Amino acid sequence: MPELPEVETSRAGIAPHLQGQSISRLVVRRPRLRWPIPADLAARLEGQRVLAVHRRGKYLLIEVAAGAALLHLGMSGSVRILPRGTPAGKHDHVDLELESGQMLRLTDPRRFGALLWQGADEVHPLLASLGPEPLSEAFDAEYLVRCCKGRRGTIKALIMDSHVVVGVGNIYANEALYLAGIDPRRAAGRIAAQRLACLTAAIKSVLARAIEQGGTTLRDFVGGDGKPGYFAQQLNVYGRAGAPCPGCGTILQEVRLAQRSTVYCKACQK
DNA sequence: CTAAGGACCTGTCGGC
DNA sequence: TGCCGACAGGTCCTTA
Repeated sequence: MPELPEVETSRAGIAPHLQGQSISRLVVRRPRLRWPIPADLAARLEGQRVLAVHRRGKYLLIEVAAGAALLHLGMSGSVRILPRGTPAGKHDHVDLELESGQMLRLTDPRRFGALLWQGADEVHPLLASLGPEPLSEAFDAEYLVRCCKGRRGTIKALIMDSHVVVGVGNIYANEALYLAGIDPRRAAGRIAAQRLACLTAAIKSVLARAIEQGGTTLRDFVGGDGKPGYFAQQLNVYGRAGAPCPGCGTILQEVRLAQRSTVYCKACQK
């Protein structure tokens, strides 16, 4: 479910409910996610006050004085604020209970998500090698050009690589390449710098707009406050194979790149 | 080092 | 109606 806009929407939804609250209890119902939830996580969090809820890439960081709980939503994860004591369903893994009487509940049917611990003076290995935030100044045309230099793999795979830039998943990679007029199958190292500058701008613009709209509603996605996102209405290519290109009317093509569904307009994207 | 493919899970949908 | 395979928002790890 979640790409960067969905994770940011979740962060904004849950942060006001968590910030400043003391954690009264961590209930781990099903510890098996992508990696097991650390057995000592409850002891680290209970009694601590939440200082802030930050986001790095697609990770949420629930920060307390001693460190942070790292939360990744994987493909199917979601978080919700609920009254404490709400009956748990089959895929509800964890409840973070707060003194307010509310709790943060993590649900993740496919279990590709993760809940880990990072001490205050360390950077978790999973975060250590991440690329820049796409909406930051560090991610600019010059940087992307440098990343593409000599790369023979496809441009789509490159922008989806979290070591290059974080937060660009399959939906927004398709959309950004459409906006920039670049064929997703092109070798990254064979695209002119000026066109990569367009792509940089397209990535920023599509992500920023999606965040404004509260993310993209796909199947069961809801943000932290339970409101669905509205970006789906603005998708140009993702999920539209066989339909006409919004720009020129040519039928949109679908191919598989790196095992991911890839939709593009053969007339508009070169 | 790069690039490609498999792996991890469950739910849903379309086709027969 | 029922079963079976294909596919889904991610990304780490292994292999070549």
